[in-house]
Amino acid sequence: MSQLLDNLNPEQLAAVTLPARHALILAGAGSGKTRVLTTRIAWLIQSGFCGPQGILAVTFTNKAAKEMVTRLSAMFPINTRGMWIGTFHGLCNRFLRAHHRDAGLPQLFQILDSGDQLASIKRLLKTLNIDDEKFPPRDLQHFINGQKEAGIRPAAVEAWDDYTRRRVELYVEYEAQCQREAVVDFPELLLRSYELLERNEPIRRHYQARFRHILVDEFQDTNVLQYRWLKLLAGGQGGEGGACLFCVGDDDQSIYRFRGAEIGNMRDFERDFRVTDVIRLEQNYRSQGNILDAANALITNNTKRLGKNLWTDKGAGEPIRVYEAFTDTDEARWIVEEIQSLVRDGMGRADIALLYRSNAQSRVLEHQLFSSGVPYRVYGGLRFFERQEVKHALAYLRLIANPDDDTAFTRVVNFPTRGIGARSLEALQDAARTWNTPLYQTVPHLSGKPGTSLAQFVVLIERLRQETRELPLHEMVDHVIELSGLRAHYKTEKEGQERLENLDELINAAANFSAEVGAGQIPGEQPSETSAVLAEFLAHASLEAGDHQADAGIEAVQLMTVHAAKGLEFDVVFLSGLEEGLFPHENSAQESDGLEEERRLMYVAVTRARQRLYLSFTQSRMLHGQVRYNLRSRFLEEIPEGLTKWLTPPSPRRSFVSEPSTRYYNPGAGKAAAPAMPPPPPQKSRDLGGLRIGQSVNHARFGDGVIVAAEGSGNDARVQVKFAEAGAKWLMLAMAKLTPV
DNA sequence: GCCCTACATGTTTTT
DNA sequence: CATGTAGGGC
Repeated sequence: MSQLLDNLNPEQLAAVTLPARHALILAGAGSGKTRVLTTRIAWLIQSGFCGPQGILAVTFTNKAAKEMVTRLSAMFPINTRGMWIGTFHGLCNRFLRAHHRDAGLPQLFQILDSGDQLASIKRLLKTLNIDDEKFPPRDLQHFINGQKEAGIRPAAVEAWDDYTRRRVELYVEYEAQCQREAVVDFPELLLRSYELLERNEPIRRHYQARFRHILVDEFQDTNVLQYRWLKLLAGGQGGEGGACLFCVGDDDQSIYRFRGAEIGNMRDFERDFRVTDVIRLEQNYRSQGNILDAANALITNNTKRLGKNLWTDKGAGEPIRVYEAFTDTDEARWIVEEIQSLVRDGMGRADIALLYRSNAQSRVLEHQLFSSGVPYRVYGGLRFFERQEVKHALAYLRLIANPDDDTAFTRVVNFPTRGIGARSLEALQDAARTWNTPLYQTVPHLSGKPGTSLAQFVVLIERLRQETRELPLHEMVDHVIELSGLRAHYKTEKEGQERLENLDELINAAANFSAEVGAGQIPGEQPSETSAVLAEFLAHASLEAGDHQADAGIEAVQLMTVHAAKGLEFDVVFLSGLEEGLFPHENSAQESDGLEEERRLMYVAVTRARQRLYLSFTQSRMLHGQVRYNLRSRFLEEIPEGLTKWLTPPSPRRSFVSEPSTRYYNPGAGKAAAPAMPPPPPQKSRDLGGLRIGQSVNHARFGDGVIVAAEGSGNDARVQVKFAEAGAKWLMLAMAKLTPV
């Protein structure tokens, strides 16, 4: 026990050993948040305040949940299975499976991930003959999820205009379709759970009595519905006999407002539960002083804060290095050279992160890393269970588990192709509407001979179900991949090798999964029904889409967006593209509080670094096929001068373009519809020494070209010339001899 | 049923 | 620029 609390700082100790009251822990970046959470759970149990079954700990990502379980198991021997530790969605899934009847769901309901949901909505619009130009499926998905995440069913939507009323009708239709097909989307998992708890008093009372301590990670990321769910589970506001809510979060790291996170929940929580225990964890164990000072200085520019100041006893450390490049390519080249030099000095590549605001920026960086032969790894992109071949295999499995799943049906009815075209599918869909049956059940109704392709498809699925009934999960998956023709299909495909490997990997995943499920079994107990294991596996596949990329072992430089970097830390961090319009992103200017969210994002980025932080920006950047000239980011100006060291001569924050984000169109590269190129600012024409943009020039080495852009002034004046032979080059006017042609 | 081209469309992302 | 998608043509 004493060991458990060793080495905690006073604030951490206070948080861990708080009496049984509601509490809000404001945990700054790198302040030992996860440690406090897990130690609190261990402390509660070891002190006898509560049994493992009285704990509910909820996180946002599977990774965080797993981390918590791992750390707990390392602290003391405990059966973590008895505890409810998981993601909001994972826990709701568990809850709904346990009470599926009361929730109005079949036991083996399937879970739609966002892709499935979109496909389902598209299909709905098609069957209802609705113009998807007028109702873009993506918008509709966003609308429906937005309502659900606010806890609003169609009947309760406030619709003042025809368009919204129409969307509400579609919301109704969509719900009906999901119910018919026995599928549940992500927000539905939460809303159903919430509604069941709200309406069913015995169940509510049961869980309110069971959970004594509810611990919430990343509380600043909760949405409206998640907070209401927590309130309900905790037994209402400050209610006696309910659970204690222990919410850990950092308002300064709230960067997911765009997907429904409601920072207001933190204030609401304080008010609703009359929280008197607010503990700030401000000692940072990650970064050197200069880095923290920069982060603190930045974030004080935000107005809506609960207030917090990070500190460290590590000393100031190195200055923050700032670099100004001419172009994005130059920036990338410099970063790669710097990385190579760091690696030569013994820095591990995996300890170096390369961060950017948007994914589009990674390409230039990747290109440079690749051509320099520096191993790198990009986070983001498709994950394992989202790959098409894996989704196809899963769709067959879903049909076996639940033939009513029309999304799965349409996905594979003709994949691999078996001669079922749009024509026969339309007929089937019409018939399904007439008979009001799922597609699968509609097939026999069709007035075709039993030998039709559709009938054969049903025979295939029935056969698969029969033949795999007794098989262990991984053999079942193997069998399905084989008999569905998927394996044969990818064997003939030119680039099918990787897909085949992924299908094998799916079989492995199934084997691992059933081994884990089996491990949780009490010896002598009947093994679970294959169908139940299958349903669990499918839920697992939807809820946990897997790692972004598999080869984590390689010593490689880590590339990712700032969002993806949240929660991670690195010895060295390069933050690139610090330009107005890019970071802060131009789209954020329109949203209220958009700039503050961008600044929080910047705060997250800066606090990823342990020892060394590089900030870089460029004078010109190629974006969407156009060269753009941006001012350097205002966030750079918000870092006190004494903390930084400029690797390039500090320049005034001026560009010859007065307005940020002004676009100059590249003659030749631009489209005809592009607005006319703005005239160069008058004071520039002098500095160009008689040259102007659009002028044809000759260079001794590069030959003939056209001036397409210019920047800087006096001795710094540069022009970009697009040469017929040599391509586009930036040239210093003072150096290059350009003669007008 | 498949391939090709024209065209639009470009933040951030987990479950 | 570059990537994805919708729709036409074979």
